[in-house]
Amino acid sequence: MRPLSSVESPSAPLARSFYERNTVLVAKELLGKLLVRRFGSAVLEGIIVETEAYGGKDDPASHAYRGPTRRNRVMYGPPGHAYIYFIYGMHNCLNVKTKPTGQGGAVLIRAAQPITGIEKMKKERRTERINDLANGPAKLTQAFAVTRALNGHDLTLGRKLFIAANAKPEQLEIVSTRRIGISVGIEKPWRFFIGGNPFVSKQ
DNA sequence: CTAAAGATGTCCT
DNA sequence: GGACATCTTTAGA
Repeated sequence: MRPLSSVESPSAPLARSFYERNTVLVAKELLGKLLVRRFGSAVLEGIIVETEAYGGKDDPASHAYRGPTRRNRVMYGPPGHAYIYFIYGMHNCLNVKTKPTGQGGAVLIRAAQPITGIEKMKKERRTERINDLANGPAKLTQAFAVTRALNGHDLTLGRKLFIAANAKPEQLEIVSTRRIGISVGIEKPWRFFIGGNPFVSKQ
């Protein structure tokens, strides 16, 4: 019998050991998990419904492909940290670092189903359409107020940004396809989403 | 130093 | 289905 003090609360952050594994496996297992963002007095939560795995020197589509640089250094740092990059002159994208320190790997969080703080997300996104709040990597960071200021943030601390197990897990139908928006490494089926979920970017 | 592409979203036709 | 916004990073001269 475990003592009460060790029982995890519903919103306890996933441990570092969850992230320190095969990147494709982590990408699949992140589906159905709860993304939590706290800032000021606001709490924003959403269920992760779409991810993509990006490897290291084995994956030409990955920012980590050519080894560590200033931009991608988080992809070679410790697992369980947020890798947030700026793209197309205006968008931020949120990844979670996988694999042990020194090995490249991260999972791009592409879409989430809004659960908590929906009104706040509507303001951040400047739209009333719930299906349009976080059904894409840059929409998601905008809805959750995630910017490069959080690059390198430790996701295991349960503070400004973290991921938790779903309090009501369901049996999921996981669909895999080619990754979106890349020009190399397109043959790898490393995009994963929850089949039939209306908050996925593209079926 | 210069140039070109980029893990995208939005608006237009 | 296509143009375009907008700027950082990286590769190459």
